[in-house]
This record gives sequence, structure tokens and C-alpha cells, in this order.
Amino acid sequence: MGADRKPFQRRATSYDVARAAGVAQSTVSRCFKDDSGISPETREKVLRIASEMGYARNSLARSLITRTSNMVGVIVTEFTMRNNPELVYSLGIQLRASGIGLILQVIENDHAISSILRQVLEFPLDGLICCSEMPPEDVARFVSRGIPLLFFNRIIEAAHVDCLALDHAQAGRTVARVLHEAGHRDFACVKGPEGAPVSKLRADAFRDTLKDLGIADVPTCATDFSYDGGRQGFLDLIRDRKPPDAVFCANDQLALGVMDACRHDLGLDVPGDISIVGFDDIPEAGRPSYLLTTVRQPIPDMAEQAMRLLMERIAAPQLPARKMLLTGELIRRTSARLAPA
Amino acid sequence: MGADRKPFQRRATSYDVARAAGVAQSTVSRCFKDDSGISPETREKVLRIASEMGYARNSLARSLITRTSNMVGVIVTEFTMRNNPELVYSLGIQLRASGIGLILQVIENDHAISSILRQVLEFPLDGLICCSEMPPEDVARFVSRGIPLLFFNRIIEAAHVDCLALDHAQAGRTVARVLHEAGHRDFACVKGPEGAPVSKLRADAFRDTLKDLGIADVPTCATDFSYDGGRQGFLDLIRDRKPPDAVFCANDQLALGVMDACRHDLGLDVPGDISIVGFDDIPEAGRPSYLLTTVRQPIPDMAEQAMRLLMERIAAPQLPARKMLLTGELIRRTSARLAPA
DNA sequence: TTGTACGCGTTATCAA
DNA sequence: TTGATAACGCGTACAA
Repeated sequence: MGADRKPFQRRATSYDVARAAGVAQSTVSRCFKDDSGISPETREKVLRIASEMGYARNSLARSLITRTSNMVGVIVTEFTMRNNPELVYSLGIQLRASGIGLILQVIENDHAISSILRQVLEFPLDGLICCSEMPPEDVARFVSRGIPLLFFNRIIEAAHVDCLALDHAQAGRTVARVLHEAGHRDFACVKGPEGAPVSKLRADAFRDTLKDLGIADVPTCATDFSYDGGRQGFLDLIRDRKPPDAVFCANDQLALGVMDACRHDLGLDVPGDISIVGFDDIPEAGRPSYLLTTVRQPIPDMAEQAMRLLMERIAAPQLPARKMLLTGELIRRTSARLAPA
Repeated sequence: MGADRKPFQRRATSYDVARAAGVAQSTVSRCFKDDSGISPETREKVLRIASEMGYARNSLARSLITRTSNMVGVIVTEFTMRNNPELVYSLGIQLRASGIGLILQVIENDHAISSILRQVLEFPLDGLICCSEMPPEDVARFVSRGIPLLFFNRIIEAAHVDCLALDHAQAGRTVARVLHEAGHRDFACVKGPEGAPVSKLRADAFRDTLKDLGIADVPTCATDFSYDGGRQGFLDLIRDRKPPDAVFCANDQLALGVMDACRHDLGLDVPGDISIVGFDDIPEAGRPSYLLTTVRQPIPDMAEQAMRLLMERIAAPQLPARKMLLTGELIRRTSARLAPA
């Protein structure tokens, strides 16, 4: 691929250690396993010599024969990586605690997944956590290889494939309802880019619920999933109309941008003039400058559940597909005027 | 390790494809290479059959024989992962652009590196980007294996080992100087945990420079590298004394916490009553609620340079060791009263 | 252009 | 308890 890169240097092999220790190569191999019947003296001698020679087993060769790479793949979109790194962090910690390696793939957005699939398929992963959409035919390729597959915040219907997600739609409905109950009638919605499934779920549920409540027109803008996107997007959205009295944003970064647009660009009081609700409950949302009312997505818990589901499937690949839907909690701070809980 | 995990299922091999196509296994192998002399008809037929069978090469086996795993390891501390995810993001993008995989290791802090070293050594990486300290004897193990090693924001002296870092000390001196020039005489410093090398470099340079300027007593607190740490740490620090008129924080998260402590807990005006300077220039620092004066650490650029250094060394492992020190830029916003530039 | 045969460094099997 | 030997799946000399 591209430049001609030098191979890694020769390192000591179990064969080298065996020769130095005057034993067979297979004996060396056994000394690095826990149980197998090796006399204490032999083991001690071999391990000592191995250590002196700087020998370390080659996990490539071992994986080849044991058919276990001890690696889990994690596919995340650029957005998750930048704005919700807690997920990768949590997964990293948990995998390490299980002694499993983490191969990270960052893709631009959900559509870009096909560009990395070949590379992912060529490495015999023990499992894959995918935080992106995936075409059914590609899902099938993993399944037919028997690679445990878990979708995070994406719902994919396929045999032997698990999903763990927040119930984004339900949360979107809740936000619409509580804002409406508090007397708001003039709404807007700022969502993420078209093709960001999570944003769509949240925003659609919000708008649909309002429609059921008799509010059909909800000015909406789609922008990139960022602070700047939210700030500029909202300003563009209300250029030709008067500001709404409540805005729902598909995530907290957008919401913080909208809030700053209101306060610093438009001179509006939040929540006096306008209520703002976000989604995720990122750390910044709770800080005194913002105190954003939002729906909490408990990422560390979700990461833990995801790991559990994946480990269970690795242990029992033939388990029926499981869908795990978590309920988001509305965190009431001061950025929105709400009826008492 | 731990639970008994089922191995991955059998997948089609080049041998299976060869038999189905009526050619030799080596022919199949050649069809997946770019150059090697294969007749167009054979290649087409083999690739078609391979595709039908869902065949994908096994990168484990290939790596074993080519002695190139096509994987780069990235070791980051928990702190980097949580508070400066831009680094992992940038590295992920760049590695993917080069067709190289990324094996991520998240460790608690710089001392925890020994706990993952065995696992890292067993996988024949093409290179390793380490954002943590590493004991010299462990550095030597990578070097003796010929694994290209690049330290990011850590300076390690070893033959054939590259380092890329911001000049934290110089930046710390600059901050001390500009604050002093602006007339501040009463300082405080909020730094990260003991054993966070970057924090130490920044804070020590700041304090040493002030000492040279005749200010020996700079109340300092060490706390965890976070917003909450900064906020609470600063409150604790000034419990028994009057607030200083300038605070230097070893990173932006701390600085934002200190700023909120000043404004929301202590009722101080920033920068009227107190100047605050941070470090990193994370996105939040530029937002209107904060407008933090800080030293920019150009993470995307640094990631790019790091990649370049590593790729060069992979191509030429015997290159002499290189140290690349970048100058941080002081970003003048409104959280600190400074003399005009 | 294609086939044969070997080796990468392990673990697993079987015999001793 | 240990040793010889066969896989694992691929890339690559060498021969045809």
C-alpha cells in the first residue's frame, strides 16, 4: 500500500529459545501456557532464558492456529469520535480489562463504511462493535463468517446480530410532550446531517409528536453535528421569521451552539425568551454557563452492556438476536421552561 | 484469557477458491496482488469465484509471511482520550488514509504502561505511537525488535526513537512573562496530577520563570486533569488566602473549571478581578461564554507530523533519532488582562 | 503464465 | 513430562 515499507526485524522465536534451553520448541510453547504438564524446573529454566533473550510470543502465529485473534473491532463515525469520545474511552477500558485488544476504525459517516469493510473482513476479529449503519449484504458477510456483531445505537435486523441502543424516538416524543405541556406552541428543530440515523430518529419523533398535538409546522434545519453548525444553522433558520419559543436540538453540541446564538448573537434570554433542549448530556451541558436541559444518554453504562452482549455472543454465537433498548432520562436544568415533573 | 470463548468459524481459504476455480492456490494468491503476471481471464475468473464464495484474505496469515502486520499501535492515557480526543481522531483518519490499521490501547496514566506492554509486544506492530512515558528497558525492547517507535508529547532519549512534542516549557515561560508584564504580581497555578509529565513541564516552567522575576511564592495545587478538578481544586487552594490576580492552569479543562469557580462560586469578575490562562485551546475555550486565553496545541498538525515521522522511520529504521519540538501559540482572548502583543 | 513446494511461528496431536 | 510432526492460510522462489 503506497510506500515501500521495511518489514519488522527478526525477533527471537520459540525455536531460538528452545535451542538455547536445550529443549524442543513445543516445550517452550507449553511453558507459556498455564496448565499443561511441565515440570517446574523446565518451566523456570525456559522462562528465564526466554526472558534473557527478550522473547515474546508472536500473537499472529498463535491466532492463526488457535483461531482466536483476541481482538475486537470498533467502528465509529467521525462525529462520535470528536463529540462523544466517552464511548471509545469506555470500550477501551472494558476491553483492556478483559485482556482483549481494540482495533479502531474511524469513518466519516454512516455511508463511508463500505470503504473500510474489506480491511475489516480480512482481519479475523473475535467480534465487532459497529456504531454505524451497515448494508444487509455486508452484515451477512460477518454473520456467515461467524463473527459476532453488535450494533451500537443502530437497529439492524439479522439473525445472530445484537443491537444496543437508546430509545431515541421515545426520548424525542418526551421532549415534545413536556415542552408542549409547558405551554410552548412555536417550535423549531435543529438536527444533524441528513443520513445521521440517530439525529433522524430523535428529530422525527419530536416533529411527529408535535404534529399529533396539532402543530404541523416546525421549522427545521439540518447541519453538521457540531457547535458551530448549531449556532450558524439556527441563525440561518430564523433569518426570515421570528424566533420560536422552544427549540429541540438533536444533540448537545448543537444545543450549546443554539444557546450561544440566542444569547450572544440575538440577545435573547434563555429560557425567558426561548427554551432549548439538547440530547446526550455531555459534560459541558451541566456547567453553570449552560445548564442545558437535555436527555441523558448513559454512555458508560451502554458501553458496559454492549461489552456484555458481545462477550455473551462470543461465548455462544448461536444465541438468537437480541435487541436492547434503553430509556433516556430527561435531565431538567434551566435552559427550558418546563412544567414541574 | 478468562472466559472460554469460541473460536471464529471456518472461512473460505485461498485453497478453497483454488479448488473451485480449478487453479493452484498460488494462482489465487497472485490474483489478489496488483502486478504479478496473471492473465486477465484467469484473474477475472478467480476473483469472481472468490467473491461468490465470500472469500477474503486472512491478514493474519499474510502478516506472518510478509512480516508486515499493517497495524500501528497507539497508546494514550485516559486523560488524552477523554479531554483531547482530537488526537486519536486525527491519527485514526491519517492511518486509514494510508491503509494502515490502528490498535488502540487506553491506559490510566503514564505509570500504567507496564501493564499493557506484554500484550503490545506480542503483536508484531509496524510501528507504535506512544503518548505516555515508558521505562528505558521497555523502550529498548521495542528498539531491539526493530519496531519503529514515536513518542508524542514525551521526550525519550534512545537511538532510533523519534519524539514529537510541543515545547511545553517554553509556552509556560511565555505565559509567566506576559502575565508579569501586564502587571500581575500575585499568582496561582493549578496543575494536573503528579506524574502527568506534560502538566509538570508547563507548571514548572511557569513557576521557575516567576521565581526569576522575583516571585517565589506561587500557591499551586495538583488535581485531576478535569473541569471538576480545576473548579474544586481552585476553591480549596484559596480557602485560606485571598484570591490571586492571575492563575495559570495546566490545561483548558482545568481553566474552565477555575473560571466557573471564580464567576459562579466566588463572584469574581474575569478578567477584571482575576486573569486566567489555560493550555491546549480546546474548542470550548473559544466559545463566547468562556473566551479563554490559552496556548494552542495544534493537535491535527501534530498528528500529521507524527505520522510523517513514523512513516519515514518505518521506511528507514536506521535513521538517527529525531526530536521535533513545536512552538505553542498564545491565543489572546478575554480571560486574561495582558499587555498588547 | 501457471504449478510445485517451502516457510512464516505458533499450538495441538500423538507417541515415547 | 517431553519430543517429533502436522496443521493454521498465506506469499514467493523456482521450475515448468
